[in-house]
Amino acid sequence: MHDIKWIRDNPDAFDAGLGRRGLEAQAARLIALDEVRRTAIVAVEAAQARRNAASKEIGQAKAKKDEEKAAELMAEVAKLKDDLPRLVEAEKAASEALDAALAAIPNLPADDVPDGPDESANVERHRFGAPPVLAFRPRQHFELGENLKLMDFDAAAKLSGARFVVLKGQLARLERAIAQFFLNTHTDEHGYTEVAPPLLVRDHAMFGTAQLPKFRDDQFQASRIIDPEIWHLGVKKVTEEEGLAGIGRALDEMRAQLENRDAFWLIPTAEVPLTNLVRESILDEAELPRRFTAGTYCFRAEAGAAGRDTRGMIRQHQFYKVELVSITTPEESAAEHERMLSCAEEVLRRLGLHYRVVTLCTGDMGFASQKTYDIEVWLPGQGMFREISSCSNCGEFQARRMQARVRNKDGKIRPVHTLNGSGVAVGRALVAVLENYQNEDGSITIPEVLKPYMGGLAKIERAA
RNA sequence: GGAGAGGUGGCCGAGUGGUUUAAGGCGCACGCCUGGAACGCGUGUAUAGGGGAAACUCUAUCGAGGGUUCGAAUCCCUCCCUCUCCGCCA
Repeated sequence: MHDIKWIRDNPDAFDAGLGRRGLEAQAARLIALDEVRRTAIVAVEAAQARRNAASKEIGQAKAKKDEEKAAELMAEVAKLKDDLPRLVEAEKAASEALDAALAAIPNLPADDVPDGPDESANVERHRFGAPPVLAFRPRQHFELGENLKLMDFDAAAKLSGARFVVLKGQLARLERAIAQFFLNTHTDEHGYTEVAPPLLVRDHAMFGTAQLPKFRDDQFQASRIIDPEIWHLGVKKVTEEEGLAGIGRALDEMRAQLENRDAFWLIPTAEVPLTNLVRESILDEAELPRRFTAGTYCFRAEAGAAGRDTRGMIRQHQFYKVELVSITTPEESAAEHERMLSCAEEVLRRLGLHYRVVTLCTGDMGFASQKTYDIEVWLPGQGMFREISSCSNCGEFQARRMQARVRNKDGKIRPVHTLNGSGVAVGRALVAVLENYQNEDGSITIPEVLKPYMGGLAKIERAA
């Protein structure tokens, strides 16, 4: 969410930033909406101020037993009250129009983000390691997993349809081992506080991190079934009001109850609960940075992505991910971003995986981000690099949506900066381990760092 | 799910329609006092938005949203949350 005051003062810079994302200029339109809003506020507040003053005078007149003056003032206020609802309505509509417009505009790219239309313009920053030397044709992870009889897409389809998987035996354990290894490293060595958050969240949390309103279609929703009591209440209302006029309102109320009380969203990433931990709060500067990590399942509908990566575990409706979130001051966020990237890289280094880091160009960045690094891991079976982590600095963009602020020593209050990154995606890390540590006979060598988590197991072999 | 009690500033807590411009206390900041401290005294101490060059000022916010009223922390309605007991459940 952008600061309309900043846009008012820097319309050209704002439009230039949108232009780098390939979007049209918006400043003039937003400023016009803001003018309408402020004019409406002035009208409402003038009426309210007069009403308050007159009401106070009425109280004083009554105390002095001056009934004549009181009646006079009451007549004046009564006239004001005719106008007030209309003025309030206009102000509300104007504010909502501005907020809705602002909520749909993405963050501006940082100055040092490369310009470009899509992922082809991303810039490689550095690489680690080298592809494993395999003296045979490397297989893809699903060939390996299915051959081991420990990865079952058909069974998952019977339960849940496409884009789910059932892992069994040592492969199920391997996923757990990878997650444990990541979480232990980030908590014990990188200073992150482990959090076990809710996986179901309300609208406002999804709005805070900017999955809503724009990416509604990518999310799964969890609702209770329609409560018969609500229908009963609705019917009762209509009956009591004895007319069709009641039906519309009753339906509205029922819909409001269903949407507000029963709708949860399944988190698409732990970024949502972790970042929202600081929502609606004013933190002391000395408390920052705050660093959170969580291992959670993530749920994505990804309606628009049908057809890509239909085979295997790369793109699933449900996957496990270890997430990193940092809350910092504006001054520290750029350095924190580098630190977060290196924390995510570290776990891949220890797994001995070959990867590269790319800086996303303006056209490939997410909605809330002002700068993003992707880590892409080498998959021998696919013969290409695939995203396994994405580390973003969101600046104050999410903080404004959540009202998350920091108070410095002088008492000045500003939005915090929020950062999030995968540290890293566990499902894809499992894929990477399978493809990089495969042997010609289809078995999988367990990387050294994971052995303690696998009960000392050295190799996963086909189940008997 | 049932029954009951609650939700007021950073914290505690008073407040049943108009001198409440949210009392009082604690905490915190600054000043006075002191050799230095404690005590004591004094002053200040929310957030968001609007207007203004500024000083300053106005509006909103007492869990949320509606309603009644000239005027609501206070009365009415709906919802959310917390606590206690019971039931159910992992």
